[in-house]
Amino acid sequence: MMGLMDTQSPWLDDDQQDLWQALLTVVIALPAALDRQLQRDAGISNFEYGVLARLSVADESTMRLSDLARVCDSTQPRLSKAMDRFEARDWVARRPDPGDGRYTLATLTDAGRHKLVQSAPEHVAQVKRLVFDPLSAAQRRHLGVALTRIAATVRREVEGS
Amino acid sequence: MMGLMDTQSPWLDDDQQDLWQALLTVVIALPAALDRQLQRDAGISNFEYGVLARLSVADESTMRLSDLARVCDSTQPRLSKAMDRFEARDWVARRPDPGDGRYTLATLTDAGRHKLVQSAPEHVAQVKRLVFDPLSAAQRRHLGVALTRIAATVRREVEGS
DNA sequence: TACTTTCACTTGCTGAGGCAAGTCAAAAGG
DNA sequence: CCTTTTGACTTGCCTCAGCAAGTGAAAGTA
Repeated sequence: MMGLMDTQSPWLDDDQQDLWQALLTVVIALPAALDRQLQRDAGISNFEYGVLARLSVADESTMRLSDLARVCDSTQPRLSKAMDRFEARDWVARRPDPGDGRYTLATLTDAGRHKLVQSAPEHVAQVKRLVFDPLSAAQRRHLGVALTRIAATVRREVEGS
Repeated sequence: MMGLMDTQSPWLDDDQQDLWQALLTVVIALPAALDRQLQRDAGISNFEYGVLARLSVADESTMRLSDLARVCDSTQPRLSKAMDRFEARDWVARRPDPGDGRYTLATLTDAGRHKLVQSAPEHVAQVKRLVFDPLSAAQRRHLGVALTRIAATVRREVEGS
């Protein structure tokens, strides 16, 4: 199996295999590790933390649900149900967009911001331990470049198909 | 917020934020994109594909469940239930390890190997499109190095804690 | 104005995964 | 030997996510 033809052969060559295995481990085990830490220390998932964090940096702590879903790489039902959970705990308030009744605006409440701030330190520390600490500055740069390209490709796949 | 202290500050600096956002998109949206393709074309998940693929390259197409779980970054219950599904479709056979009755051996059947071979081309093409095509050879190398380090750290976290 | 289309969001149903508890086999200790 | 401990695997309960179908608001069209 000489990996001469690159995008045509239906298999990966050895170098590609190694990269692919490492990427699989990262996409499977890293979210699991983050979920365990956040669930244990804060009772929320990594996904839920990301939603709260993204809302917290939005103008007025408010976003349309559809925009929030896109930047959080979420489907609409998934976000809708997360919002149900958030509203039940008074971390987020939903209301129709006054300018266009089809949209719904989500706003982070003070309690929601408090929850985020309280959960952040241990979570950020975990991210640093697992992702940043093992890498040199140059490796972080390279990783950022490569992941940004892959992320853009995946996003294009999700949207335009 | 000058990001001078690295592992101590409870926040990420701007460069770290960019890398972290790209990594989040990859770990969330990439598995989702792979799952969609495999579910649509083969009726299995990315995780299930990985299990079958790993078994297929094992000696005698056979592994202990605990070893298989480790290399697939799976918990034991998760793998156990995947095996229930595989056995129901006759893709895998389980039997007690003759040498030590505590272990269970899983063997890929001919039907299971057939399923894998049949699913591989489109899946591998998807992986190449989303992960390899957007990168130059040098970028792939750098990505492999960084991901391998992160993967090792995450694995250590899972096992030894 | 009425009808259709489009779009944002929600709901119902089903399947998968996590955790904690249970089962069973082998080893360890008395 | 018998008991206790360890370790591998499975089971039950619950939550969460995906999909497809449903609702309701705005825009386009006759």
